[in-house]
Amino acid sequence: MSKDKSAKIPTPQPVRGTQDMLGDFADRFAHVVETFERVRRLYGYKRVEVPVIEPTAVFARSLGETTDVVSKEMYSFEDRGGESITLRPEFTAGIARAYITNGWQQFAPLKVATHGPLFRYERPQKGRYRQFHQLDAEVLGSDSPLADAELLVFADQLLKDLGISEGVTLTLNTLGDADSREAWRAALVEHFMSHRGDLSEDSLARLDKNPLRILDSKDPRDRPVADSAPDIDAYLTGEAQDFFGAVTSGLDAAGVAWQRNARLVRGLDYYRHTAFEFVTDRLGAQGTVLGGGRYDGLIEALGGPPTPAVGWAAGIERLGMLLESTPQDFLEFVLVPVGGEAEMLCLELQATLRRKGLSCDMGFRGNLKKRMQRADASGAVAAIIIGEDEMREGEITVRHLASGQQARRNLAEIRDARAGATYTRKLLLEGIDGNNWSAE
RNA sequence: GCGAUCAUAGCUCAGUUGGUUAGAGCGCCGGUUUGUGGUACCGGAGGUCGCGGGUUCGAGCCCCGUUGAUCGCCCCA
Repeated sequence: MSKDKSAKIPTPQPVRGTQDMLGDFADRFAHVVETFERVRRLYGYKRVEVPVIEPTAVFARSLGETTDVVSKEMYSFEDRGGESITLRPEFTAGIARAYITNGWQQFAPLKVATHGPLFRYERPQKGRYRQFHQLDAEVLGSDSPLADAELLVFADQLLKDLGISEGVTLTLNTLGDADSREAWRAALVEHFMSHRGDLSEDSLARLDKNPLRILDSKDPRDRPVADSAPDIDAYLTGEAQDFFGAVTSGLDAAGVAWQRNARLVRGLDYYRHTAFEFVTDRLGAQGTVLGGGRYDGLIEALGGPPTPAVGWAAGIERLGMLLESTPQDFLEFVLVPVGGEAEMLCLELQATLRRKGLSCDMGFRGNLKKRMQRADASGAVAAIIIGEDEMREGEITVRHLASGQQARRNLAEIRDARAGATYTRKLLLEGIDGNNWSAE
């Protein structure tokens, strides 16, 4: 409020690609997380917490040193001891590291779930921030296709309970076991090499680095070559086919709809067998709302024992954008004191109601009119008005804001410690809110 | 890392070919109503037009630089 503008202190800018949330966006975010936490308990997935920072090697090894993902797109820095630290760009590698270093093999098969912030050093664009947030579920130490199936049923129920399964499709593919995958990869490279003259410059570069990625190139010049490339099916071993069949049978048994997408790939070598994405047509280019797969090679790549594992992750912000309506926090009651003495009484009553389990609030300042305005704007069910008249008679005035009806109540009855939340609510609202309380 | 677009009040935005004192809606504060919200009317506060330089008699508008944002490319674990 200083008038001396020359002395103005410059406000630091937020870090690029980070965001602050309040109101609608924050409510959506919280609703997604709460729903996830509820569903994850239904499936017996234990809550796990892992660090936000890890030695860079955790992610560098899991992602493969060759990719420029590691060199260019991780949020890495040196700490004061000179060690290279990375802000986690995903959950899976950190959980895999924790599995090894804590000896969680003893709990295998281990079903865990977590959520929190992740970081990638990328140029921000629509739906892609440097700090973003994901839900994550993993099953470690199980080579059963039933684990894949259960994980997918979990994901399916999450999306349904969030009310965003409309227009969302589960697309599924298998990358086979290590042998299948190698044979297919060799066939793909051969196919692309023989058509290299028709490929875009980008895809020619991919041919060396990551040939599988050519399959979902956006460049129209690549489409004919990519579309005519061989599917993995011809290269699947019998075991790989059986595994995939067991996953899809499990989905059918649980009543989860799915679609085969033979073009769905994972670039990294440790992925095996199942790869999946829940995709929507409602978000433009970024159509994936939840994705994952089986990564039987990862824990070994981190120096652990050969351990099969499967998991998925989903962007919280993206799920929040898809929510039909905004679930809002609202207060049941707003206390409105008239005069300084009433303020203390309201403070006491407010604490009493809250201890009973009724949500309520009270403004810090303003006259009656102002406080009523705020009460109305807050979306509260009713205002509780206490002034000199009420105090003299040991009563309070309850005004139902939607109907405008109000009534006097006996303060002692409301305060009575024997009355719980439900009964107290009835005492306050009966007769003025239009509900038939006697039916309770 | 590359490209395009943009930056005016707390928010969303107008601002003519460069020309007086930069506007609107919403929000905020106050009043009409000293114990009653939503509607209405009246009034008020709030801006170095992102920042720095240049051209000009004169710049919110034109030029250069810079910072930031948005959208796309690369990448997508």
